[in-house]
Amino acid sequence: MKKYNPSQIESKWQKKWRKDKLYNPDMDRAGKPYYVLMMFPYPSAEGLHVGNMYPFTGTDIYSRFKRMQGFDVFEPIGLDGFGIHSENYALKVNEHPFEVSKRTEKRFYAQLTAIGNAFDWTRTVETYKSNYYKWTQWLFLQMYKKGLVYKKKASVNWCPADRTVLADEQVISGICERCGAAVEKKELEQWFFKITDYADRLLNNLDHIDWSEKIKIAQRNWIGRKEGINITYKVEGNPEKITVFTTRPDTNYGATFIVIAPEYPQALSFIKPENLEDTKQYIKVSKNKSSKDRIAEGREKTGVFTGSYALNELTGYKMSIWISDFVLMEFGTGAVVGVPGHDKRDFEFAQKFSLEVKRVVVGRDGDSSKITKVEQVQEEEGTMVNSEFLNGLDIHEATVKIMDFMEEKGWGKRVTTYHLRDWLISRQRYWGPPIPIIYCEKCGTVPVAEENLPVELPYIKDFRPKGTGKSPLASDDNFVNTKCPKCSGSAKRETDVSDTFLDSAWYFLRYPSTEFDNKPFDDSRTKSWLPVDMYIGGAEHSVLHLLYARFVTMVLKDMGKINFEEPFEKFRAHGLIIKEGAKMSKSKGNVINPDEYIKRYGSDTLRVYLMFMGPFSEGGDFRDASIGGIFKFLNRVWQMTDLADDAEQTGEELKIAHKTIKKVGNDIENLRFNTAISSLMEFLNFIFKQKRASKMTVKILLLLLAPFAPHITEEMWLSIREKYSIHKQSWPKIDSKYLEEVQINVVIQVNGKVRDTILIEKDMKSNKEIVEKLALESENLKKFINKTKPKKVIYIPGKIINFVI
RNA sequence: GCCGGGGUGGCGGAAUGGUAGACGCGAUAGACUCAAAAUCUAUUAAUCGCAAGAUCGUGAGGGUUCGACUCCCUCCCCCGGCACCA
Repeated sequence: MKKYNPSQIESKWQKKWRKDKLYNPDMDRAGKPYYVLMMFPYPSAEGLHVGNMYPFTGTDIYSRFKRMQGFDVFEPIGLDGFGIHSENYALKVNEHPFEVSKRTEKRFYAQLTAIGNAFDWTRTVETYKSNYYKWTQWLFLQMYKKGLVYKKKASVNWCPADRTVLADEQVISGICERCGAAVEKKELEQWFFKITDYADRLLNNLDHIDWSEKIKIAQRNWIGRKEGINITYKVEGNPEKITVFTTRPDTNYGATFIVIAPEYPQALSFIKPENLEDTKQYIKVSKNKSSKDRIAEGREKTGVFTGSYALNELTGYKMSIWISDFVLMEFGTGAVVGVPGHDKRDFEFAQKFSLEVKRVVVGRDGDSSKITKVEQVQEEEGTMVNSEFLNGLDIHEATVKIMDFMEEKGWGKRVTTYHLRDWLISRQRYWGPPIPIIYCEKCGTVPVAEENLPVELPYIKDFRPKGTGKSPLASDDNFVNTKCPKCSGSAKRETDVSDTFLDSAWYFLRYPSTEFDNKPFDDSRTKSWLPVDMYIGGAEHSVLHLLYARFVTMVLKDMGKINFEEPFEKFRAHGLIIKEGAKMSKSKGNVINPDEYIKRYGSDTLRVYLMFMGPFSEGGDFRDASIGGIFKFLNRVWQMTDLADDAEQTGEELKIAHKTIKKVGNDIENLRFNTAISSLMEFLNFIFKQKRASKMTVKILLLLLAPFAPHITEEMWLSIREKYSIHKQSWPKIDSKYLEEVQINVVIQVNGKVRDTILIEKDMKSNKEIVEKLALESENLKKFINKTKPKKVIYIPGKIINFVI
């Protein structure tokens, strides 16, 4: 027997598989299409690290398993190489993104080949190629046609380091998601997608899709649907009224003040002349504050009094009107009603400015005293007091009752608000699809005609972001100056490019149709292959990519272009591989390159090692200390075929083989690769203990291992003179008659403590008397129950007999 | 502060109401070898014991149960996400 030399066999098989198109399903005639997808990588470094390889391996095991189950599996791959991440990398290495993308493409694809995944290499998608982004622009035009695109001057998140605007989803605690710089506010004309029109559908559909629960929760929180009421208050001596949004109108008998956002449009009309200087100054300062400044101030309240009062018609109370930056213009109505007794934030504000605090709710603790400390502020639950007709009601009942009452009186109107905002898609950068819009002096804003797509991204030498609020494309006259599609007069192009998340919001639709140049996706292909059957990716995309992709899919459904509205039937989040407790990143210097390990042990060993580290959904800390154990395991697999003989399978062999078939199949289906591997190890240990095995047993083990270690199993499959390829074989069938034990081990307990075990015949399983009698013969049991008669004997058939004394 | 996931041998982890520590790493002893590596065999939570076996044990405390790593309550700690969202 030759030595196991992975580097020799692995590249040999990779070449052969690709040449034979082993993993390329027949796109038009597949009988059981099954689409497995892992989020495509973005090249923001020279190559992949093992943290990137990890989820691809798990995805591949799943897809190979599905293929063996008889599905026509489609497992495509591509690169999300357009956008700010790749451009920032180009800036870092000081090279033009066109050049960088060529190099990284080659390198990434070479690595993705070396890991041995069953990709269909004839259908790659690169978002930065014009045959792809042409259709990204087409998608923008469809949105435009549907009335879901608008341009608006808005106060937007501006990243001073990346010199571009960011979507709300890309700002994390006031920090740019990409570079970590503090995000500022800037007034700019920007393009938006009306994702808020789909808020309810995006929320409600979550109940019916099979996704990791934590992702669904994150999306629900991000959409942030809230039922409440808009209450309109009259302002003393002023025709203007103030409308506030609240989810807790039940506490309105305790309302003592109103606070409006500094950006509130009618703010000035409430300001009395004697308060003018202070308020103007406050508004100016707070408008310039970045979100980071606001966060740095913590919960310390600031604010100014306008001098005006609003009337609480329930109580006749004159509520002072204040301006404070804790109230956000973007949420609700930009004004809140202050109920300091039952909202911590309102209480802090009232304390700071000595405003009256009224108790209208008594909580479970029964405290009905005056509220003077923040700990007494009852927010969650309780019974109404000091609230006339609401007194004695539970707060939830009171909420309904007062909403009815206010609507009847014409003081308020029920509304639903969302945390979700419209998707800002303009970027003042170079490396992205130009937004296909033309500005004509006569005709105004005109979309580029579909037949004129793509709007090619020109090669601009100085692609650096300018920080002027304009894209580098604005400096290219050849690009900017064009003709109006309507009147043919001279016109100018939009120079912003679209957000990189638009590129990835529809790529899964492109894979089955890559050869069509005249359409983004083919109808019959889409019908048979989509939606994606199994999607795997990182939880960090819970509210970015995954929400946008769902939105785009819904829009295309509504336009009749596709017949489904959820793109991913099943989604599972994978865990992260960390190194020394931190996420792998170049700046931390803890990046592990898979190439070295592949060279030394082979990709089969690395694959099995990564999957054996822990549960796929959890990830783990990469320590190469135990990788040698996996290499040893595969070496034993290599030697195993020498132990094969032509004898029939023994009863013992059949038992463990079928038990393992069941276990491994279940585990792969649930992405529990670590326990699948350990049962394969047990199976192999059994064969080595026997020092022989029937060829059939060896075959089963190879088949079960094939999804995990595709190269070595292919090699061994041939060495036992089976037909190429193991990856075209069916998953072994379970015969449940081998799973039934003839003899069963029953544990004997006394008061729940194990004292002995007995072996009983299968047929005695359900006969309590016999089992009890057999158990009582145990010497060790006798020691513990002495001569006392047990109070009770509990028998769980085939498992445990417990004597209670 | 809120939401989510965790806390089990020296280490990665297994067991989701029924023999805690599967499987792997590491460690110790032995075999082979001039020697080392590789490989093989045995042992390996802790304590007591020659052994049979006993006691104890899954972050802490309490509860439910014949029986709890697993379910319930209170609390501590770690990781991730969100956060002045009315």
